[in-house]
Amino acid sequence: MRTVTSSDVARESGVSRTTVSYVLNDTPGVTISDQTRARVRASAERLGYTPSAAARTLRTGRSDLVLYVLPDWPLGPAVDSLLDHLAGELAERGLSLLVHHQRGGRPLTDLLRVVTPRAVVGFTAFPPADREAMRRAGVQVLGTLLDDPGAAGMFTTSQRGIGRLQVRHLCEAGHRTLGYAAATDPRVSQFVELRLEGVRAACADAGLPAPQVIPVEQSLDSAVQAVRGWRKAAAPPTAVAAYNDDVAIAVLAGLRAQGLTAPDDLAVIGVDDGPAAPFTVPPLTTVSQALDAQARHLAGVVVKGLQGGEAEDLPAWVDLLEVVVRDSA
Amino acid sequence: MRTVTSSDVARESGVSRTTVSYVLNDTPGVTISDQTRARVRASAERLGYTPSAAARTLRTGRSDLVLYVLPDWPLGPAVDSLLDHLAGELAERGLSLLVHHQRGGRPLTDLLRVVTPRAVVGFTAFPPADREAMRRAGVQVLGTLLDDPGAAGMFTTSQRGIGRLQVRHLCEAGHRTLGYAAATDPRVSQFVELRLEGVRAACADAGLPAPQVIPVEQSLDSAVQAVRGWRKAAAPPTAVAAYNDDVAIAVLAGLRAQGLTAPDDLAVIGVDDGPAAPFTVPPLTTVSQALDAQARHLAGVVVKGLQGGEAEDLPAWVDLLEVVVRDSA
DNA sequence: CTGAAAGCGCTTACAG
DNA sequence: CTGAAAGCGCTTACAG
Repeated sequence: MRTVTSSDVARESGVSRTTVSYVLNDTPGVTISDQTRARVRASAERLGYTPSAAARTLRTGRSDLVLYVLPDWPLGPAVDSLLDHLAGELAERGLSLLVHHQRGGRPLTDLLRVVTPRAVVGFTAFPPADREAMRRAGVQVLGTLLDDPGAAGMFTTSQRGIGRLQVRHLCEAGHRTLGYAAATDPRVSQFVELRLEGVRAACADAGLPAPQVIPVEQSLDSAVQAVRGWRKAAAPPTAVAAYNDDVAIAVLAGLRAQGLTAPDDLAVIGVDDGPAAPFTVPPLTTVSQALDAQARHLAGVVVKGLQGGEAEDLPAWVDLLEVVVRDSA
Repeated sequence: MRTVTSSDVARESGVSRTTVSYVLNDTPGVTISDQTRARVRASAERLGYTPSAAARTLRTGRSDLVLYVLPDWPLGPAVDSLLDHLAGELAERGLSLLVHHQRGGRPLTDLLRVVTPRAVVGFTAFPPADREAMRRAGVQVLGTLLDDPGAAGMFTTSQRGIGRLQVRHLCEAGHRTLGYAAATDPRVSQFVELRLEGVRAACADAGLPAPQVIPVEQSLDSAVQAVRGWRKAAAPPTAVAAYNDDVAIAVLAGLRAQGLTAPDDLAVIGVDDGPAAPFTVPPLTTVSQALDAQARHLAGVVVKGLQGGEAEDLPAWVDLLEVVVRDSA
């Protein structure tokens, strides 16, 4: 089955391919009778004509595709809304968003053999080799959601800020000795490190001892062990900051299993404010990332970047982190 | 900054573009001295040459891109692993996977203006107009994860089967009057309907009265109302099947808030076996979808479809649903 | 064994 | 107001 091309439409409607192109693209500055326009549109419709993306991209030298590169670890529902928002914002500007789930460390250049995006937006920082390859292929490299001091003018949110905020809340509640419940999934280790750095820095700033870090797996056993670990420490922490809600929920279960309760025996604070947070026992205090607002901001940054804006023109980043206070801490 | 083309590489290495193409694509059946090959590769490397995806696609008439179209509602972490797996499987065959989050109901044809995929895989069924447009653009339409009786030979998992399985488990535990806790998010209504259909059908088959459906939002208030609703019904259900774990978790909280407990006052069964399920109070009985295995299967179907396999050749679908029994039902 | 040439389907100066 | 022609960068018969 041969694909329908603009020549077919031209023949059908008795005009040249030039005219077909003008009509279908609403090219400004050309005067074509309404009658002709209607005829062309009707033919295109009847034949089911879809212009070739490859030919258009090759000819114009630019595509209307923006690629969002996601890491290969689990991201949680918040990222979906970020994507939705970004896609909507880009669509208004005639751009389409496609997402690449980075997998197995295959270099990004493999992807460039398959698509020619106008720009690539990163959730995490790109390796220098990839960045250079994209630049050379004429692709704009647009940003990252991770702390990335090396990437000037890029979009960054503060993983460290999340850790700091957890400590601040715990301090304000009177805690002076803290523990940290780390996640064990190797795919998120980068984030664990960054958040933990924030926790350590905030402890140091506040004159508290360094947090006692215990990794906890998603099992009751592991959580019970972790709770025991903290309680039999030389200076047992009175509160624990968890990598995220999932880890916090496990710790909560570990406490209950030993007849202990939060926050009296051990306060617990999570990160994400996910769907289960209001319903844990006790309800979970957690850091909300306000990803909706972040998404709006990211969209702005991307759009501005696409218009050739420089680092200085980019809207300043507002940190939208917020502690949702419930009962666990 | 001009983009590097194969002409540049040819000039650098003193050969024709033909030879560059042969070398860089490892075209079989041509004999080129190792020395020449090395020279071409070195030039390409030095210049940072990335072949134009657009030109290659235009010329060969086929691309190595597979598009996975996801709906715009929240999908949960299981889908990530499905995507990862599919991407890996496709990569082994030289194909790249890109994901499109369907947004705001914009027609898929808009996407075809931007990319030329070899095939499009759907998570849900495509509207007939889109399907036809893709077919005409020469794109293979490859499947859907949703019950879709109209789509012969497509990949489908059984949303209805999930509902049936919940009922079977509840029946085996001795329950004879059931309730259903529906989700309210309009984006998942399609799934709610399908799962509920399965619940209804299974109830009818078992000679049980129709389930009493109450929508529950992700708030304690709504959950409390729902629990009251079931308890003051003419024939109060002794067990509730929930749309998913999130809804089940809310119902559990609604019970606790009234001093009731599962399963004695009301048994509760979820769907997903998400990270919080083992840690709820009481631990949640839920249906696991074994998405890893499903992903492997989907990958097989897609690959077979790409090779031109017909419906009959496709591997038979094995339902991998399974009840993870904990305490709540 | 290697190169000149055609052509994929489009857009866009340019000529009429 | 509309059309003929060039050319985007590649691959691949075909000729030498």
